[in-house]
Amino acid sequence: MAEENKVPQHKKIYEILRKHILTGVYEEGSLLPSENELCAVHNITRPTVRQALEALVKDGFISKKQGKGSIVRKPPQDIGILSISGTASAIGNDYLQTQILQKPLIKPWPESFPFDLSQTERESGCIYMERLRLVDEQPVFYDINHIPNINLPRFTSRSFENKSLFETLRSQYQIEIKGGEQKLKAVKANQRIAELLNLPVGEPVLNMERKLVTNREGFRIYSTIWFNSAKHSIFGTF
Amino acid sequence: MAEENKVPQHKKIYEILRKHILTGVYEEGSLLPSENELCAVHNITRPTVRQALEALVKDGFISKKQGKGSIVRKPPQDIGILSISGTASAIGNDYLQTQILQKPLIKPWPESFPFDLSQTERESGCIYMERLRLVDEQPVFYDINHIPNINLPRFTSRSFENKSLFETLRSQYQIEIKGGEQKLKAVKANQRIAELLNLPVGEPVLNMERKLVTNREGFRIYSTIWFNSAKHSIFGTF
DNA sequence: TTTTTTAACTTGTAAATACAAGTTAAACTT
DNA sequence: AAGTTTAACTTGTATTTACAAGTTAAAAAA
Repeated sequence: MAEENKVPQHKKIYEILRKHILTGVYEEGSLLPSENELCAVHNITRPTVRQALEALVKDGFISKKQGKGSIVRKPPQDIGILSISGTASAIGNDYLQTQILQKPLIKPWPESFPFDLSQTERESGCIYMERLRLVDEQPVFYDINHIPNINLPRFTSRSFENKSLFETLRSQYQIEIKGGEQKLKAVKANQRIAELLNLPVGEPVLNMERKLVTNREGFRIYSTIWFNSAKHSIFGTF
Repeated sequence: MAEENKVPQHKKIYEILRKHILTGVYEEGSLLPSENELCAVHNITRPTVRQALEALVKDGFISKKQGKGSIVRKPPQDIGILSISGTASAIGNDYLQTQILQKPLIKPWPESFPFDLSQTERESGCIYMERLRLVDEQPVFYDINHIPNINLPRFTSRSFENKSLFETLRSQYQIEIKGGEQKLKAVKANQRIAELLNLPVGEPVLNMERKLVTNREGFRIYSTIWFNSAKHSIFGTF
């Protein structure tokens, strides 16, 4: 009778189906097993299955149609929560390179931080990192991240070269992005940004400030992004 | 016994609560009636109430907390699906002005339209309109809209000066935005855009291409937006 | 053979019920 | 008076059951 009953059933099913979609067990455009089949296979009831499927719809993994079934959608090519759509060549994760400009580093929060922090956040300090992302050897965007240093063992010694920051937080620390807010601007590249993104000074670049809310109470991630939109666009579905 | 039973119960409750939040019946930060109270008032069961509340959470009107209740959030200051956060003065709908540059006009779809259209869409032609939005008398963004001319009686004779396009579609035609995709770029303002947005030619502007999916099958809205981000930002929650 | 009808699927809506788990304030103890 | 416990809330999870509504393919009729 003793099962590891911390995780709700609908969450388990969600994770299983999500994994199967991402690993290609279910192909794009094909149908998921019907709700009743999923009930039988996992020995749960339909409302519970439906709860899992609703979450998959919300996260863009499937779409549903009455009388038809649950259709698998193309898993979004997310980089962080950001997607890139390219004009040069198809962008898969294979084509995306990451340069760590500043390895994860524990330090106090900046004096003039544009968001209000909780006391725990402020006391724990933050983990700081800078990365440059390249497509086809060409720099596309540069990001600065501030993450609260709360209960993240061995975080600073991890490598983020290939694995996404968010995928690491998800798989290693069970931290998921629940939502957030962002502010977008088009600005002229200054000296530093221009050098990093291999652009002339004064060229337009996309600037994005975002605050991401996670499933951990009071654990928020703050990012600043400069994006070279000469050859690529920021792509988003919602 | 004969009720107008086209609309599901959970949808009705959603609409009632949404309206009450938007009109200020429930203030920001306050608690909604508990799920059981809502059950009693509307004579429905808790799963149905919860379905309505989940939709409100998804759309950002409330957040829920176990043991506590449903907390009313600040209704997002949406302009279309876009929000603006200002640096000059607070932006309420009072401060936002709209100039119609091109009144809604029925015409064929452009030859080189960057999206694939369904046959019904192509045959019906599209409704075209251009608007300029101003905050504090200063132009902030310019948008071009393509809407399929399918079952929208009297649409071209409506005024969109004060009422939002999306609010009109929602209240007059029961068309709701279900999602969409968008592409963002930072580009240099050309002659026309510079004039419209009252900027020097070559200044960075935000360019956005979006395709919006609605609750009507095959009914999609296409918009192009140029945004002057000198004094304002595009703000988004997700 | 072609068309129509039917039956067997699918998801959508809704009820009634039960218990778990988090929150809060009142009641009780010390 | 101050701290602790309890009870009465709240939302979260889950089962069971039933029918409505959309889709599809097989069966029946023309």
